[in-house]
Amino acid sequence: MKRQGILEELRVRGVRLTPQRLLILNAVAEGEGHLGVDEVFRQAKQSYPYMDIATVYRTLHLFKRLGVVTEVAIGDRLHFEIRDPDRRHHHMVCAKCGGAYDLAPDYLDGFREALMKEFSFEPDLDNFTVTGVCANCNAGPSDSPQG
Amino acid sequence: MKRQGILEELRVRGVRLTPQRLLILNAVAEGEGHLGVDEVFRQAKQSYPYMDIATVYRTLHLFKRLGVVTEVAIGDRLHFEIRDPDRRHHHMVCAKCGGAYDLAPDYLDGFREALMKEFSFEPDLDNFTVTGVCANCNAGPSDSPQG
DNA sequence: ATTGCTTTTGCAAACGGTAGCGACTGCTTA
DNA sequence: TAAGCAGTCGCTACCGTTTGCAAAAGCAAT
Repeated sequence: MKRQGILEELRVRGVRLTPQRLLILNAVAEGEGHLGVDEVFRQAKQSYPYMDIATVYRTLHLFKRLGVVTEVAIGDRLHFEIRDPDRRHHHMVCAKCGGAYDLAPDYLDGFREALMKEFSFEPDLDNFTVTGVCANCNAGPSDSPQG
Repeated sequence: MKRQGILEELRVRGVRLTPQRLLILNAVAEGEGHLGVDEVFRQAKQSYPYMDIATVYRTLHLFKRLGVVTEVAIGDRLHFEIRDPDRRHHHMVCAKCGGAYDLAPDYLDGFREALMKEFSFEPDLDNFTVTGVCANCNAGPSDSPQG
């Protein structure tokens, strides 16, 4: 399934699949998009105590560059999720409660087309996140009352 | 004109207009949206050598919170510009050449309305920036050839 | 297997940004 | 004018992230 496909693709692209990288990929996959850098680090370190935080950063950046993972900014924290081209989506993040919601890509189709048509500007919306206030917090603000 | 209006409003809101804050506001205004934190710092320090970088950060955050300045992410750098409610706009930033272009707010009106109508999610698009590849770089990539 | 070359790693130092703290400033009240 | 108080400042220590570098690992050719 998914995991194998990714590994296969990395191999084809000539990316070395070191034990460290596999552990990090695994951690991100298990975390299902909810893990930050430090959590990925701790997770991977459990299996391999020599794991270094710098390696985690380097590897996550590598994976992002390769299109294997996606970075989602939630508040001031970065979360990582496996990128599945068949399940592309954007994210809505509530600035009050910190909740994150997936958003179907077609909500931005019009925007993308307008930019391309009018400015020949090709937007990169893959890692797109829109912040705001979610329905719950708008109704009855729980985090910062009297907002 | 503009500058005076801002000062007046800050005064009314009970915000102290210290020399440091005035220098920082000035630097941002003079920079016309092209200055990063360090440049604002250096600029302000010329007039007042005791200026501290922490004060610059604190003040810029304060101004942002008060709606006086806007933060624009260009690459991994944050730029600051005076926020003029009558001239609201978003930004397009080219990932290749780093160029930044203003974008009329109505390009996102449809998006905003869809989110509010369908999810009761009230997006904060004030500091919105979309990255991508501009017309020039798409035609003849100057920065990273053979992209 | 051995050699030579490239990539990756772990460590440590450096960097950018933030937070704590004591000193100072500018109000308010007397 | 003095005392009290809140807000702000500069300094320093700190935390998360990045970079430099030498050692290790992987790969290709012999």
